Amino acid sequence: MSSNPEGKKRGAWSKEEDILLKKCIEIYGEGRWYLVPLRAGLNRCRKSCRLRWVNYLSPNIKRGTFSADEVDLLARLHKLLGNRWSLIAGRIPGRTANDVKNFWNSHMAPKMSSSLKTSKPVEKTVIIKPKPHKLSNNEPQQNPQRCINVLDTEETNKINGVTSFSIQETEKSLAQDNRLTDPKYSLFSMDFWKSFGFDDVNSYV
DNA sequence: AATCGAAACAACCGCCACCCT
DNA sequence: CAGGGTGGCGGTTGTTTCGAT
Repeated sequence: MSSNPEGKKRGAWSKEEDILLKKCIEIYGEGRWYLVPLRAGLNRCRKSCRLRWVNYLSPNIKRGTFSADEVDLLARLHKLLGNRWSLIAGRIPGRTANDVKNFWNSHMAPKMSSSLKTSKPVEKTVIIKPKPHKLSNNEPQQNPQRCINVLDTEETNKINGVTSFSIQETEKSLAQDNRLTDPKYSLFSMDFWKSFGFDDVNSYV
């Protein structure tokens, strides 16, 4: 076990530390990470606390191996978004950016590189590179949902075929977009992708 | 049973964007 | 407008687990 120059503990988390952190989040909620070590009585830095919660303790996290559907979705999203792990994770329920990144690097990247060596050259694909937005809010800490990445204007326009879109309009359109809530438009369904104009979904894999 | 290498997972680091003063 | 503080991201490294020999 080691500590950093500020004397903060590093390395693997103990069960006791997990319990303290969990209780702290239950009481105060997510956010204000700089206060969490103090509130929880943990000798950890804010980043370590946040990471532990986001990647391991959060109740929304799905553990275990990726299903075939998830792998399929990951492949498509990576094709579209590149190494934007947080964006990709935001569209695979229950998976974190770290999960997705680790899975990609240990399972899929090796396959991709080996297939590149054996297969004929493929045409260059255009990767949409959105910049993550933190939606402006006076109390972002109290409403973590609002901190979820959304597609930025440029990306949204590409997908929707719209020429001009403000952030507010983007936010509004997402709220009204039934593709994000209608069961018909499951992330795993062809309808979902076709609704964004990706007619030949399989070609993106 | 012991050893070693590969795979999988967890955690850290550095950077950047945003917000507030 | 500038600067400091904070949150979040992607890349990388460290550690643990697993399987083969």
